[in-house]
Amino acid sequence: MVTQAAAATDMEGWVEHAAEALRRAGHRSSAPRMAVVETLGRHDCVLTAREIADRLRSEGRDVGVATVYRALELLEGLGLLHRLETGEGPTRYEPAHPTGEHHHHLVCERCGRVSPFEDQGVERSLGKLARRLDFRVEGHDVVLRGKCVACVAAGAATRC
Amino acid sequence: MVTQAAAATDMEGWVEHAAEALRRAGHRSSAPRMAVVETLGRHDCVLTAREIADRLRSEGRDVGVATVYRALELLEGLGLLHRLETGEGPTRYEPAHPTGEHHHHLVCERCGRVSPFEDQGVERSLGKLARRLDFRVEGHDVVLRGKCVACVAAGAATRC
DNA sequence: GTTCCTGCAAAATTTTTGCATCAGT
DNA sequence: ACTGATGCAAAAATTTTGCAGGAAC
Repeated sequence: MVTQAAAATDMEGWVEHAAEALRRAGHRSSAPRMAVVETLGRHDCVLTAREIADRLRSEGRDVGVATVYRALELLEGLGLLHRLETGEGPTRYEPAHPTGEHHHHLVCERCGRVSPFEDQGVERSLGKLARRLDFRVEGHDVVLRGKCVACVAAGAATRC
Repeated sequence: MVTQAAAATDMEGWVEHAAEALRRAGHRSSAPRMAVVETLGRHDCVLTAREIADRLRSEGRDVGVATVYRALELLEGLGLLHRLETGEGPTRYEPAHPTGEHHHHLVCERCGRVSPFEDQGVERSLGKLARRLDFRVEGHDVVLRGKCVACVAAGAATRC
């Protein structure tokens, strides 16, 4: 079954989970760091480092770009974030839920929009595959490239 | 020379295929451009733009970095290349075979090594999924992240 | 009071672009 | 010849790093 992005996976919960994981790993819950965590938690979709910094600035909570990058690096190292490279633009990040629940992405090659999808069939196939490989699989990313409906409709004439 | 059938699957064949596709699309087979194509064709595995430029320089065939990037962009646009972003380091490229045959990648998060794999089960699942999505799927990438056997062994010894 | 973290700015990387010149068709 | 492609070098875009000062524990 194809579900439209498990939107309601409690993001509030993820923020708390992240704070707890940071604490347990001996890291401080500083204001700038938590600002990054909260920004990620408020948007279940992918965000770039710049987007996070910009959103924080527009909220009046200025956080240096370097701090954003350092926070992202730390969070990813703790398995709290998933990193997504679309081949267009900078790296994007999104919360990784402790349940292991996750989604993958559709990337429109025309307008660059990224949208999530889930599919149990693909997950099952990847699970079976992982057991057969001579490699310790710890995660996977699936990116479907193509054109979103809006861009298909727009055709090659206009931009999305 | 290889036969037509074999040409579709080998790298020699891919170089010819690429040259033909360029010509048919109205592009010139200039020496620098073909040098990039040949370098990609000689290495079935992924290469970065810098690696291509470096290999060419060490062969005495100097090609400017800009030309390498422009060639890669053109080839990717013609569907002759697959682009791979591992999350570590620059974008990598590899030949896309006209048969549609393709593989995916295992990326070791410890040593950064990238190795290919194929799996029909995953391909089938993705095919079925593509038919159900409200999106025109034109391609897909699957990346399995984890640790290669060498790094698992090293990690066991040194507490990775 | 330590020690880790932040912000700034500079540097390192990767990729793109402008433009005069050159080469493929 | 015509037109696209190249090379250089400068710029843009993204990410990393050094270091002095500041905040969390």
